[in-house]
Amino acid sequence: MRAGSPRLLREINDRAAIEALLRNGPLTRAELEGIIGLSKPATAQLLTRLETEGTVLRNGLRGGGRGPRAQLWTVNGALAHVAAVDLTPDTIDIAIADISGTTLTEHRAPMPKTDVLEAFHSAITKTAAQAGLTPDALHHVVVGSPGAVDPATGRLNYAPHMPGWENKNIPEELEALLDTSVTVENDVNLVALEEMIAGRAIGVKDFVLLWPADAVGAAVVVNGVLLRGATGGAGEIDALQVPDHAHADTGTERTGSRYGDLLDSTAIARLARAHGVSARTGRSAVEKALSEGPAGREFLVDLARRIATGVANVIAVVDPELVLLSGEVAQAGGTTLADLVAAELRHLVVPRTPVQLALVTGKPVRSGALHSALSVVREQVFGLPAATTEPFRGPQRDERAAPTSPSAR
Amino acid sequence: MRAGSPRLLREINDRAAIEALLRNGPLTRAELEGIIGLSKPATAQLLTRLETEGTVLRNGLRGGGRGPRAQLWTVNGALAHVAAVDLTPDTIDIAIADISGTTLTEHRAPMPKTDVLEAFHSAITKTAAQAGLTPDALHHVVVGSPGAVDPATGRLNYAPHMPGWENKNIPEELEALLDTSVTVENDVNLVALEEMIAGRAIGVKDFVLLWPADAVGAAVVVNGVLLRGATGGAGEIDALQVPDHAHADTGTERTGSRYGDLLDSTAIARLARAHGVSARTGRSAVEKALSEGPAGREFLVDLARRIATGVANVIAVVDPELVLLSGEVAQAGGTTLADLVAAELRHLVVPRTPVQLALVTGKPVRSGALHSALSVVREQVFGLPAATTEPFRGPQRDERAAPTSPSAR
DNA sequence: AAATCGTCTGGAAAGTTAACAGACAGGAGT
DNA sequence: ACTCCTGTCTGTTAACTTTCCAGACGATTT
Repeated sequence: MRAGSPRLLREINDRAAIEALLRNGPLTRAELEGIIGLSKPATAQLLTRLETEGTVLRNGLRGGGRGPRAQLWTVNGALAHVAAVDLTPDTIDIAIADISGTTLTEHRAPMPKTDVLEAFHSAITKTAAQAGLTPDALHHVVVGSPGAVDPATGRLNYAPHMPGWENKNIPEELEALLDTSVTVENDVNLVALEEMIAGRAIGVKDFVLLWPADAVGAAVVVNGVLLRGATGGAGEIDALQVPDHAHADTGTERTGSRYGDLLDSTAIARLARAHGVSARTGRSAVEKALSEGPAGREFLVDLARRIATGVANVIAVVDPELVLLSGEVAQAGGTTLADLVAAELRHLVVPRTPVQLALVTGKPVRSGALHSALSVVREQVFGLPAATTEPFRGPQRDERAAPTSPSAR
Repeated sequence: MRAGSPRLLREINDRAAIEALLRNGPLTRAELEGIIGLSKPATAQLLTRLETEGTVLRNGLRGGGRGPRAQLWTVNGALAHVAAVDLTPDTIDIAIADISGTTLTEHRAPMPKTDVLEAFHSAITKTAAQAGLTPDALHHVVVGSPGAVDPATGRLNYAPHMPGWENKNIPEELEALLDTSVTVENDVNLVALEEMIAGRAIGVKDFVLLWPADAVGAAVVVNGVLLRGATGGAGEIDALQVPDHAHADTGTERTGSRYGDLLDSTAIARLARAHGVSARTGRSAVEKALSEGPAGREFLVDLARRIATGVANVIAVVDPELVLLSGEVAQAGGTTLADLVAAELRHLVVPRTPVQLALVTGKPVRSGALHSALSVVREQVFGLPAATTEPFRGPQRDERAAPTSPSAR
């Protein structure tokens, strides 16, 4: 820790003001006073200074009450722009926002089987053009993708579904392509981020989000911060060796199978058939089972047993407050499946960790990427701490501090 | 984030000065200037103010160079005292230190089978008396113990070896007994803390310490902070369901055994016998195997296979930078065993996490408890952040900033 | 008339730069 | 070998800067 002169105070107070403006939308000076705790003259001076710097803008007036109309202030969004990309083997989905968090444009394109880089580049360029920008004018780009980038080598591991991306320093290639700074982040991690900001994990400091799919992934949040791991591989539980606890025999190696092999679509469909539920995909198997009856129920219990073995391992290691299930199979299973998993867990581990469904709606990967990019840029531009414990939650008019006693500290 | 007046600046600077004095032992004013970055008059004024408050003390003079002898300053140790307790089923080991970190007294007593609380109380009272204190004059006590306290209920879980402690709010009982604040911390966690401060994990932000023993425990450190878990159960991998990958058959349930059952002393001895190495305890089996030859080698490889399966699970979830092995079996196995575990891991997980032996010497649990207690008290008394990223490392004369240009910032 | 907005004035708290008096070590001069 | 000077370091004091706060004042709107 280092000491500081009055200059440090100014930096602290500027940051506090900018954070308050970002979080609570346009504010009058009096409201800002109430939030950051400065006096009237100090706040006024701060705002005029930030205005001449170009950091904040006047943004209309607020009338209604007694007295003159109050000036509203916002952060100058044009200071920096970010792009968020959801990259799947099928499509590429892009959004561009300014530093204030307002989305400017969106764009969606199919992913070709060849020349992924070229498609990526042209899609970004197109989207940027819609916002009146060139790609290099973007201050940061976050790409959500399956797999995980090893921060040391830049290689994308755990991503067999991304052909042609092996043995390359992916972030470096993308940075060279766009002439901007680029981060590649695991898609499940971004979903977890979004759940933390706007989903079921608001205010939860330690949780795990499980995504059973053709590549089982998990995101681990510890102390409100995403755990990425030394090689980016935290939560990559697809390769976990677990026994198959399902009662029905589907010919799996009982002494220990890859967790992912027990939960991919065909394995789930096979398990369903062993219970007399015929379906072609995991999702339809679960949907059918829910509508059927006792036989379907038996299948769901067995599926919950499989899911629970992996979750039990994770709980034994990190003991989270909450386990969230996401992905189409889990969503199809609904609270019924979540409750079954929770019940199975009680046989396997000591903590009675609640299991819930994720509250993902819309495009969680892309929104998560957007929030991640905003966090990076706000740190760069404003010096705001990147991993804010209280994440940005968008404008919250109702929650702002009452400006009753502006001088109270 | 909130803004602040000049008063905030003073708090920040005071904390910086106190932290520097705690970390770097007695300092002259000029040295302190160099560390915290204040000017000469401000530092001098700060010190005299802290002196009249009773926070710091004059501590001799430093001569030798040109000019007058410089005044040395230290934190006033008498401001607060802490106790650290290593509580095992056999013995109770106590140390008392003041807030500056200097140990005042030590005491060791056998643990009776009955009336554990009474024994605890009298041992603490005795030790405190040696330091001229009464138990309630201790500002905080940290007890290192097997098992983990659930912060919600106060119950000690995962500790079958502590008879009579079930279904009680242990910290509450101990606090009532001593009339002080008491924390009960998992012993392996404290060992990990000590490794982070003075062992092999210095500067390592993310690591896992595995303690194979009759109750296998692990400590998980994420971002330089011990992970305790929502119910205190993080790292309690004894109950992990893992397949037994050992080649020799010892009659274990191949479809999944408790990890702990594969690694307790008798299980290890049994595995050794299956390889023709006869020994009564796990430790002696490993020692014998190391001195023997090919047969011993085969046993060690099989043991490493068993250890690696659990470690692989942990790596898949948190992907640490480093895995440390500790405990008497691991210590007996030495780097040979650590290397074998690392080799086995490469078959099981993607990250090539290094596996090393812990560097524990002396009394790691008790020292860890002491550092933990100091951290708590320093937060209470000085407002220093509890989880300092850079932990206290004791006096470091050589590392102090050169006071060449005191005004440079 | 009452409340509220924005601005202005004077003052308090914290730190910085600069200068000064005194103390000590080491080398130059006798 | 002794004395004395010089350079460096310690600690203090004084004047100035930066930042914020409390209170007052006119203007504006209901």
